[in-house]
Amino acid sequence: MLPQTQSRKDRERKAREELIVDHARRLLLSHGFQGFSLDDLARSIEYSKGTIYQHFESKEDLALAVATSALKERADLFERAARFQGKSRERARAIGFACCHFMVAYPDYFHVEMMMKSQSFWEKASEERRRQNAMQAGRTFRSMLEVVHAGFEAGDLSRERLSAEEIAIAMASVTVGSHIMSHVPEMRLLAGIDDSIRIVRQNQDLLLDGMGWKSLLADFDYAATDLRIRSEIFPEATWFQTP
Amino acid sequence: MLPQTQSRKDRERKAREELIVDHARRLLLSHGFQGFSLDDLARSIEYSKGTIYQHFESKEDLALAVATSALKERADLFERAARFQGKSRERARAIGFACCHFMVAYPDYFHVEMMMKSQSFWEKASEERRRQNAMQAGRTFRSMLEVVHAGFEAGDLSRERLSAEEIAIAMASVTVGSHIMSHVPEMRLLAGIDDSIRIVRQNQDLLLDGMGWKSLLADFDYAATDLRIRSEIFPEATWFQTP
DNA sequence: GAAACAATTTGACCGTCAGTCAATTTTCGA
DNA sequence: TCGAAAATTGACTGACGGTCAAATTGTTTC
Repeated sequence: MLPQTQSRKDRERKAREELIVDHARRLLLSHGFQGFSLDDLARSIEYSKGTIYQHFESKEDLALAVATSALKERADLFERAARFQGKSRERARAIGFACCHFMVAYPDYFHVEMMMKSQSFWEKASEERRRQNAMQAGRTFRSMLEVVHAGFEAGDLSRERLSAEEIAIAMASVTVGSHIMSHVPEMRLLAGIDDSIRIVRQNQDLLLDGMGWKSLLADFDYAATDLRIRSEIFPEATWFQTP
Repeated sequence: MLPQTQSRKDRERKAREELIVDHARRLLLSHGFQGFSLDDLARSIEYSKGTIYQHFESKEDLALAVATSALKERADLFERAARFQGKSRERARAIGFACCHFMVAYPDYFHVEMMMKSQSFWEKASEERRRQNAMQAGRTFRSMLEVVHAGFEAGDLSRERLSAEEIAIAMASVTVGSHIMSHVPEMRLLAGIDDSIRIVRQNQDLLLDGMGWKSLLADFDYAATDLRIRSEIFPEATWFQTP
C-alpha cells in the first residue's frame, strides 16, 4: 500500500469526522444532548449509525468532540486577546472581551458546556478525546496566566496576595458564573436583566478592581481601549456597542 | 366522605410524595439524571412506576421536585444568614458562608443544579413545580437584596454605581462560577486547587472589595466576624477552619 | 354483612434510542 | 480479473420513559 493511498484515506477519514462533528453540532445545539438522536444524525450525514461508531465510541464521546472543537475556537480567541498591545489590565480586558465575543458567536454553546459538567459524562468519553479537550482548556488557561504575569511584572498587580493561578481561576469563575446567572430565566425576571453581556463585563470589572489590578476602573477610562480591542483584535465583533 | 378521611388521605399522599422525593434524591445524586431509572426508583420505594406518575408528570418533574427541596434548604440558610447582627458587609459575608455551608452539606447537589441549566429540562416539568422552584429562588434572592439595601442605607456601599439587583446578581454569579470552576478536574490540575471552599470565599471577597463594599478586606480583620457567624448562625458547620 | 360503586395501584406493554455485529459491499494489490 | 481485506450497513438487542386496561383496595349503601 502506497503512502499516497494511506494519506488519501487519512484525509477522507478526517473529512468525514469533520462532517459528523459539524452535523452533530447543529443537532446538539438545536435539540440538546438528550434530544439529539444518532439515527437522526446518521440520516443527516447519509452514513449509517455503524459508521459513526467507527469514529466515536459513544454519544458522549461525539458530544465531547463537538465541545472540544468549540473550545479550540475559544482558545484561539484567547490567544489573540492576550497578544493585545497595551497595559496588563487592558490585555485582561481583551480576554474578557474574547469571552463575550464567544458568547455571542455561539449563543447555544452554553448548553453544551453545562452538559459537560454533569458527572458520568466524562467517563463515557474516550481517553484521547478527553486529552484533546484538556489541551484546549490548557491553552485558554495559559493565555490568562500570561496576562497575569505581565501584570505582576509591570507592577499593576500585587504578587503578594494571590498566586497567578488563583487570579486566573477568579477571572474564569466570574465570567462563567455571570454567563450562567444572566441566562437563568428566573434571575432575568427577578433582577430585570436584559443585556447578559453587560452583566458579564460589569462583573469582570468588579473582580479585577477587587484584586487591585491597575488601572482601576475609577482611575482610567477604558472606552478608547475597548474601541482598540474591537478594531485590532475582534474586527468581526458585531455586538460591541460604544456606550 | 368525612373531612377526617380526606385529610388522612392527603397526609398519606404527602408522606408518599416525600418518600418518593427522598429516594429519588439518593438515586439522582449517586447516578446522575441520566443514570437513574424510574424502574429502580419504583423497586426502591416498593410502589409501582404507575404510582410515581400519580405524583409527577415526568422524570424531569420529579427531578425538579428534588432540586426544589434542596433549594428550600438553601433559602432557609440564606434567611438565617441575612439575619446576622452586624455591619452590612458582615451580613453579606454570612450569606457567602451560607453558600459554602450548603456546598459542604450537599456536595453532590452541584450536579443536580447543573442538570437544571440544560434546555428542555424546564419545559418537561409541571407548571406548579416550576412555580414552587421560582418561589424558593425568590427567597434566596430577597435575602441578598435585603443585605444590599442595608449596605446602601448604612453608606457602606455606593448607590450610584450599581443597582441592588446588579449587586445581588454579581454575588450569586461569582459564587456559582467559583463553585463550578473549582470542581472542574482540569482546573484543579492546572491551578493546583485543593480547597474549593477557600477559592469560593476568596473570590467572593474580591468581588465585594471591587464594589467598594465597606469595610474592605484590607481595612478590617474578619476573623472574629467569621467565628461569630459560625457560632451564631451555623453552629452545625463542621468544615469551618480558623486560619 | 354483602353488594355496588369509586378510587387507587399495578405491571405488562409501547415506542424510542444507544449501541452491536453478522452480512454485504467496496477497495485495492496481485 | 480475482480474491482477500477493509469499510459499510441496518436489523437487532436491551434498557428506559411513559401509558393504560385490568386488578385490587377502599367506601358507601341497604
